[in-house]
Parts: sequence; structure tokens; C-alpha cells
Amino acid sequence: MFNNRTKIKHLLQSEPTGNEVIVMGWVRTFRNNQFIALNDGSTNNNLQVVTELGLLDDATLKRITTGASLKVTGIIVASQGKGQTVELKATTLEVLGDSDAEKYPLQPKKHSLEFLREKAHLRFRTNTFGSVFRIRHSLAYAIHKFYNDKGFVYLHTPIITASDAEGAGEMFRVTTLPMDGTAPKNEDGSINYKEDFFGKSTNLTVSGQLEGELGAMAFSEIYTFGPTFRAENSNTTRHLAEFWMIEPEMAFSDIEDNMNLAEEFIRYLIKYVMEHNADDIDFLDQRLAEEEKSLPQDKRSEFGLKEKLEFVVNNPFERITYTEAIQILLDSPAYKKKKFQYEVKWGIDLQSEHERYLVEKHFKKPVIVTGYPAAIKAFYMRLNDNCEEGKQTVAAMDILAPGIGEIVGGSQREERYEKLVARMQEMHIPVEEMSWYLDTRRFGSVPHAGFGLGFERMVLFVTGMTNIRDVIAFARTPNNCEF
RNA sequence: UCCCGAAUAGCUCAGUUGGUUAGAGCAUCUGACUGUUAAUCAGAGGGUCACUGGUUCAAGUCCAGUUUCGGGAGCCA
Repeated sequence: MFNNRTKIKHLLQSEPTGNEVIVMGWVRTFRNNQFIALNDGSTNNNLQVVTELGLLDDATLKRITTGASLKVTGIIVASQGKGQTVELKATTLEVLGDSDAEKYPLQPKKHSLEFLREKAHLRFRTNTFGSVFRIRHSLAYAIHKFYNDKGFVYLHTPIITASDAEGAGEMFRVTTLPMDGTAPKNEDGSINYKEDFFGKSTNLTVSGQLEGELGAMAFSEIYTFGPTFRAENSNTTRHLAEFWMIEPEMAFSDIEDNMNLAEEFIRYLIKYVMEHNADDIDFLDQRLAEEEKSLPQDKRSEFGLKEKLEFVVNNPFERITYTEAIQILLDSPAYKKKKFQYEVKWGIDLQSEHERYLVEKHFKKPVIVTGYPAAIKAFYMRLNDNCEEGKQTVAAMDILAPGIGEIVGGSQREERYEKLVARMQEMHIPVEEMSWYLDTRRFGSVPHAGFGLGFERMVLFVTGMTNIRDVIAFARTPNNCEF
């Protein structure tokens, strides 16, 4: 019975046909006892519902409050007012759900993002979060479309894993053993995980990459897209304890192919959203422009949101090696004026301030850095041949985005069995436990490469939002697991 | 985890060198108006000044600790 309704987005694009339609939605504001701004989440633009005098009794009028849900039957007519071309002249109106005006937290005014973060269950009903989450949806859809169209197989890698060799940070433990001290113990007093649900110690995944590689060794190209968990005590605007990650993995590919795919991928996603969510991008663009007005001159960004997205779509990313990056930093005015807090020399991991300088000051566009020192990168990355003495590098690549920092991290994988095993031993990775992984190098090993793209960081970049907690529905961060 | 900052009405914020009864706009409620666009006009209600302790004749204001939030750093996507 509810399916004969018309969506507001559709109605707003239609002519004043004089046809009778049914709409349902939530009241944003009620003006003049006569004009209802109704929203159903299909767009930020509200439908103006006009109730003529005498249509509704006083008791019903009082129930039309911000947040209340309505079913309205009416005629689509040309609007006499200025803010819209068509409006709905109501013939019948039913309040589906009341919303106590004294208790409903959202007002028809601008709220701070901090306040709305505490009301995450209701913030979808605001323009900003409406736009953000419609865009998030579009991005998720576009990701599947991109890889599907290229013939990649969507592989669901496990959420629960016994592998603790991924080396990507602290993990959340998964167990059914009691926490009150009565868990079975070994002779040395440590917990006996043989008695646990899986017969071993298990955790939530920090990456699907290693399993992804197994898939790539059969399907040639796979991608994963799922939740990832890191138990790091990170309190920043770009880290979550539970986040989503896309990890493509391609056989018969090297670091060049990897960079090409990542760059094409990012550009595709931006283009898709600019085409399919133009209204939402416009809204966020204006919102950001308003925000910027209240900032001091030197804190304002050079580009508006749309300008930034268009620029990224139309200009190739800068590609430099780690060694070149270090040289640029050493030659920079910032370095000479001792502006950097951290030391710059070959062998260091690039700090935020260094990445920001390269991306925001020097190149002013996304930058792909390749060829990092082996000592600061993971065991599975392919050792580059013919390196200078003492400067062994790996075929790693990080994509650094303005305002976000690292948005992609990837590499060509070490496909040579002996070199991989030697590297694992060097880095104290338990080789026996990883024999399933090493089997790919024993049986028909091929050059292959892949990367991880942080989904929420991508949403941040496309929406121009600045806090990662505002682009995921219910953020999980240290000390916060509400809703 | 470290550094910096903040916490006053439902929301956003003001509150002077410590000194009467802590204010404004918006929201809410009551009434008026009825082609409005975050409607407008008039009136009303609304406060554990985050918490705990201290200094003082006197603390929203000063000090210490705690909690929470924000920004930055590290870890990373």
C-alpha cells in the first residue's frame, strides 16, 4: 500500500501536470500554518506542500512539526512562490508519525558537525549528511561497476582470521573463552587457545590482501571490498577502528600496471559521482565555500570542492620515486628555513608534514611515490633489482591526496620464492604458518601487484568533509561504539 | 598514547581587573498574521555555568585533578 507513492526527487523534476500523486516524507519546516517543506531523502531539495486554509483542523495543524512523518495526497501545480517551480497542493494529509517539537533535536537551522555526531541516528535527516551518504552509496556502487566492467572477480576474504602475520597494526581478538579469569590455561599460565572456538587464537582482519593474492593466482584479477578492523589507539580525523577497504590484486602485473589501475580507478570514481550526484556535490561545494568564509585567509584552500574534483579528473597524478621525494624536500625552502619538525634524509618514513609539503605546496596535485626503502615496508613487497649499495628499495607505491594524506598503499608483490622466504626470516615472520601463502610462489608463481584504497578516505576526498567520523554512518573509534 | 585548546539554556555563543537577580540570537510554548522560503510580529517559560576538590569575605571567572569533546602528532587506509 505504500508503493504507490512518488519520490520527491522525481516530482521536483516534473512539469506541473495537474495529476494527483501520493508523497510521503518527513517535515523539515512548517511555515505560516500553510507551507510544509517535505523531504523523503531522495534529494536535499524539499517538496513544498501547500495546505489551503480550512483543509486541516487545528488539532492536525499542531501535529505538523519538524521531524514528523506525513502521507500527503495532492495535485502537482506550478508554484506561485519563488523558491520552486512546482509544489503539491494537498487534498488529504495524514500524519504517519508524530514528532514532539520540544524533544526533537534537529531544528530548521545549521547545526555543528560535533553536535550531529552525537545524534548520528538522526543526522541522516540533515542536508549535509543526506548528501554525504547518497555520495557514499554511489561510490560503493561505482566501485563494483568499475571492477565488474574490467572482469575482476569480487572475492569475499574472511573477517575472522588466524593469521597474525599481516603486520598492519593491532588486532581485535575474537574468542568465546570466558573473560573472568576461568579460561583454560597452559602449564606456563598463558591462555590455552586450543580450547577456544576455532582451536587457535583468532582476530578480526586487518587486511584481505594475503587471501586476495590467492584469488588473483587463479582468476587473474580480483578485488575485495569489505570491513577492516584496527585496534590502534588512533584519535585523528582520518582513522577508524572499523573501516571499509577496497583491495584489488592483479596477476601478470607490475608496479606500473598497479599505478595505472589506481589512478584510473580514483578518476573513475570521482567522475561517476560528479555525473550521478551533481546536486549533492553542488550542495557540499556551497557548504564548503561558506565554511571557508569564516576561516582566516591563510587557512583557506585554493580550490573549491568542484574545482578540486575537476582538476583531479583532468590532470595526471605526479609520479616520483622516494629518492626524488627526499631530494625535493631537501631542496625545499621549508627545509632550508628549518620548518620541518622531523629530520629529512634517505631512509626515513615520510612524515605527515613531508607528505603535505609534496602534495599541497610543491606539486599541488595527487602524488604517487614509489620505491621506498625496504627497511620501512612490509615483507611481501618486491625487492627492486640493481639498487645502490645500502639503499635497497621495494616496488611500493603510495598515493598521497591533498588534505587526506595516504589514500592508497600498494606494491608489486615478491613473487620469487627464495627472496620472499629470506625476507620473512629477516623480519621474523613465521614461515611455517604462512606455507599456504608461500604455496602461490611454489606453484606457478607470477609477477603480481595490488593496492588498498581506504573507502572512507575516498569519501572524505570526494565530499570535502574533513573528519572521517562524518562519512561513516556509525563511527567506531577508541572509546566510542554508540548505536 | 603525546602536545594544544575547549566545556555557560534544547542549539550557537557573549559574560570585563573575581563583586548584586548569569545574558543574546535561534528553537520551544501562548497569541496574532496568512503565498511563506531557516516566514514575520508580540509575550512567556527555560541554567547543577562538565565533575571533584582547593584559594578567597566573595568563583561562571583563579588553581589542581578527573571526564568528555575538538585540533594537531604518531600508527595507517
